[in-house]
Amino acid sequence: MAILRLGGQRLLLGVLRIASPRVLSSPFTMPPKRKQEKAEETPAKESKKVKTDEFSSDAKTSDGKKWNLKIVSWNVDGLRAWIKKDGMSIFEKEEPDVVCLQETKCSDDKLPEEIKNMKGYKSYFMSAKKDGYSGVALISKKEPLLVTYGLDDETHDDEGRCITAEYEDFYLVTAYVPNAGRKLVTLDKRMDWDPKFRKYLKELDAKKPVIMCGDLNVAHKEIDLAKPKGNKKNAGFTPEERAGFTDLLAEGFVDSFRHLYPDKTAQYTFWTYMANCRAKNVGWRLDYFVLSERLVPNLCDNLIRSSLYGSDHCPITLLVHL
Amino acid sequence: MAILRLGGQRLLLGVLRIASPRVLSSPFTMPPKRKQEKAEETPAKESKKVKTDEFSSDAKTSDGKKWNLKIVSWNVDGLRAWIKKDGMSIFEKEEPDVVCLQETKCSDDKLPEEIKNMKGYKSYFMSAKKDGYSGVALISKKEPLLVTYGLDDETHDDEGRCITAEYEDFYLVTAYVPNAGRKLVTLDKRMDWDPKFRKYLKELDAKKPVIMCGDLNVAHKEIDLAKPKGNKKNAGFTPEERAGFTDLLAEGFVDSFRHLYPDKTAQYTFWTYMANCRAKNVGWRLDYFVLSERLVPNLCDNLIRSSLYGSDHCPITLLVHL
DNA sequence: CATCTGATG
DNA sequence: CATCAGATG
Repeated sequence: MAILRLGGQRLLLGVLRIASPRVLSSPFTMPPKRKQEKAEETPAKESKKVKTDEFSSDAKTSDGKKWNLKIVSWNVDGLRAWIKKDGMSIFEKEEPDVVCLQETKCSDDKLPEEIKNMKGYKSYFMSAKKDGYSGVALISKKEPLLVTYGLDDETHDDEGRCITAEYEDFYLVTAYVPNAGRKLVTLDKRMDWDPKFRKYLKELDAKKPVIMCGDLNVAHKEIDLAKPKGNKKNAGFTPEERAGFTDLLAEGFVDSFRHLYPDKTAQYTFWTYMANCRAKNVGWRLDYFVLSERLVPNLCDNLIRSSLYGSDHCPITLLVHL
Repeated sequence: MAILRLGGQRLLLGVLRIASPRVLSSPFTMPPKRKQEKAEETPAKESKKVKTDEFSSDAKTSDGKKWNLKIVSWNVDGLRAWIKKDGMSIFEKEEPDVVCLQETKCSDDKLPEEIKNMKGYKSYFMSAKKDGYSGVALISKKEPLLVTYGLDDETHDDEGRCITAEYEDFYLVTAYVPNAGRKLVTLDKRMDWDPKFRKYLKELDAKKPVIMCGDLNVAHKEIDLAKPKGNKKNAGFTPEERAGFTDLLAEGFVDSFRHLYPDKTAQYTFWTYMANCRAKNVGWRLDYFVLSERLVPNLCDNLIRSSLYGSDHCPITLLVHL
C-alpha cells in the first residue's frame, strides 16, 4: 500500500466538483529573454486575452469518439520561478482537467497561495524532505476518490516523487523519476526506483487502468533525443535506464506519444538551458504519458507543447475519451 | 608594515599616467525596478549621453582654492551585479581621480575584464580568501607610488578589507570594516579590528596625511541614522562601535561630511533592501571620508550621491585641493 | 544556464 | 531584499 496522508485536504472522498478555471494571465508563447536581459518592464500579466485556437483539438479515438478528458504534465523546474514566468497561464490556455507538475522544489509551507487554492481545482502536493529539491503536484478539477503519496518505499518516499489520484475509472499517477546525476553518481538510486515503480504501477493496473505521467528522466530510443551518439554514458540515456523503460512497457503499458507517432523525429520535451539548446532544438523526450494497454482504444492524442516556456521542460498534453 | 603583494600590477613605482576615463554608459539615476520586474528590454547602455551638470561642482577650500582631486567611495555589494546594473557609469558621471569600492564579493579570477583594464586607470584589488565575501578595490588615474594590502594582521588580512595607495603628498586608504553581524555574532571581530585599524592609520599619518574612505559599518551619532532609538543593540549602532569611531577621531582625524555639515539630518549612504527603506529614506550613514586633521584646510566638499543606484549603498564623493 | 538553499549583510 | 556560493539538474 502506498502512504496515505490523512488530514486537511489529503483524505478525499467522493464529492465531485466541476468549475471553470480562473482566468489567469496572457499567453506566454514567446521564448523569454535570457536571464541577464530578461523580464519586460510590464509583464503581460494584466491583459486577459481570449484562449487562442492553438490549444484546441478535435482529436478522437480510433473509433471516432472525441476526447473528454485532458491531462497536462509539466516539469516546472521550481514552482515559484515558474509562476513568476507566468507558467500558470497553462490553466487558461489548456483548460485542463488535471495538471501534474514535477520538480516543484518547494516545501509545503512555501507554496504560493495561488496554486494551493486555484478556483475550480483541488491541489495535492508531495514535497521532498530536503528543501528546494524534487517535489510533485497534482491539480484536479474533479476531486479524486482518493489521493496517495509515494510508493510505500523508504528509499524514495522522502523525496516527493509520486502522487496517485484514484478516479472512478482509472488511476492517475504522476512521477518525477530520480535523475542518475552527473557522472551517474545516483544511477544506483535510479535503478533501485525502476523495478519498484514498475511493481507499483502493475499493482494499480490490476485494479483499474492506469494513466501515468511525468518526467521519467529517460529518453527511450535514439529517436527520443537529438544527440544519441554522445549520450550513451550520460544520465537519461544509459542502457540501464533505457532498459528500465522497456521493461515497464513489457508489463502491459504504452508510451502514448510513440504509439501515436512511431516515426516522428525531433520531438522533445526538455532542453538544457546551456548552450542555447532549446533554440537549436537539441533536446530530449523525457516527459511521457504511459497508459495501461487497455486504454489505447481511449487514446485521442498526446501533444508536446514546445511553444510554451516557463522551465527547461515544456508541457505535454494527453487527450482521452473515458 | 602592511602586506606588500609583489608581482603583476601590484608593485608599483612612480610613473604617472593621466588619461580621460572611458565613456562607459548612460546615466543611471533612476531607482531601478525591483528584482521581480527589473531590467528593461534594452538596457540604456548604448546611448552616450554627455555628463550632466548634476555632478559638477565649484567647491573650494575655506581659503578659496578650487578642488583638484576627486575621490569616490562606494560599497557595491557585489562587483559583478553592480556592473550589470551600470554601476561603472560612475566613471563617466564623476570623472573621478580615484574610485574606491567595498564588498566586491569577487575572487581575483572572476574579476570582469572591464574593471581590471579600465582605460586611463590602474586597478588594485584585495579579495577575501572566502569566495564571494568582502573584498575591496582601488582604481586610480594616477599610478600610486606604492600600493599595499591589508593591515599586516593575521586576523583580518584574509578578508580583503583594506588597500592603501601612497601618493606624493598623502596616503589613500580604503576599508571595508567588519560588520558586527545579526545578533552581534561578529562584534568581537569588529572590536578587534577597530584599535588595529586606528593604529595603522596613525602610523601612516605620522609619515604623510591620510585620506581614509569606505564602509566603516557604523553610524556615529543619532543624527547618522533614521532610527537611532531602535538600533542601539544592532550592528552598526552599538555603543562599542560608536566609541571606536569616536576614538579614531580623537587620534587626530576628521569625519569630513560631519565637519562640513554638522547639523544636516537625513543624510544616509545605506538603506537595507528590505521594507522599501530607500524610498522612505530609512537609512544609515555608514560610508565616510576620514581625513588627517591637517587636511581640513584642503577640504572642499563631501557629497552624498543618493541619486545613484547600483547597490544598497550610494556613492560618496570627496573634493579636495592638494 | 537555470532552479533552489544557506551564509551574509 | 539583495549579493554570493554550492548543490542539483
